[in-house]
Amino acid sequence: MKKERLKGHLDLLLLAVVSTGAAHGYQIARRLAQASGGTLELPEGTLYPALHRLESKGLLASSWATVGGRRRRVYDLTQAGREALAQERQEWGSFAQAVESILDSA
Amino acid sequence: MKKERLKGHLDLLLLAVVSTGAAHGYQIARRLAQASGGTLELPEGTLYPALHRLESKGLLASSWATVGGRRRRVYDLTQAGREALAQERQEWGSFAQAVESILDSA
DNA sequence: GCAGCATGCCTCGTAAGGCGAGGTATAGTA
DNA sequence: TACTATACCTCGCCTTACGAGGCATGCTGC
Repeated sequence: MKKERLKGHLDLLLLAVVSTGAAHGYQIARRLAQASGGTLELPEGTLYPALHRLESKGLLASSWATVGGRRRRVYDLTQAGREALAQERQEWGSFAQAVESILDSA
Repeated sequence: MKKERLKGHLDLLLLAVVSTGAAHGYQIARRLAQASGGTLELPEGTLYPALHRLESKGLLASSWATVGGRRRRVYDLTQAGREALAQERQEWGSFAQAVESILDSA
């Protein structure tokens, strides 16, 4: 999979995954990999900065938890995050449709 | 439309459009806008560098033509370009499917 | 004639963002 | 003791889309 494919779509993906329930970083990565059948396996150098970005934009909120001696940062959607997700979903829809129509006409 | 959405998918789009027949830059942009129903209107600062990139990668070949006093650079797919297009198509397919399955599960 | 617009091409600099590499720490298992 | 999985982080590189700017031709309307 070409690397840059994700660019611009990562926020949508992360928001969507977290919308199924609060989760910490590792867990988000696993959900993503699992739900995509292994296609979307994102490296940590991608995941964590993206999560921080979303939090600083106010779309995610985090809190620390310690489970079995390991600390985790648990993320959840904010209201703004839910709205952003809806927006992103819509934009993905029209983008994907546009690409498909190019491919169909070719 | 968020800007970065295109990132990583532009090559696919350009290759696909040119695969319907040799075309010059402006024409490619118009075909793209038309076939996508106006969703994909790319600025020249995006288009021309991308075309040059594809040519330097050997996926497109260009030649100059003069029509009605205006010069045009006409692009066509190379064999490598056709192969790259097939590859890109496939990758788009699995990417789009992966995204859809995330969205479905959310 | 001249303004304005569509056609048609180009380049430069900027900014964003994904990722590889590297670092840290805990817990369980062989 | 060593390796693996869990779990987090940051730094710097690199690619790439795009805005702004520039140049030239031909047609239409005033």
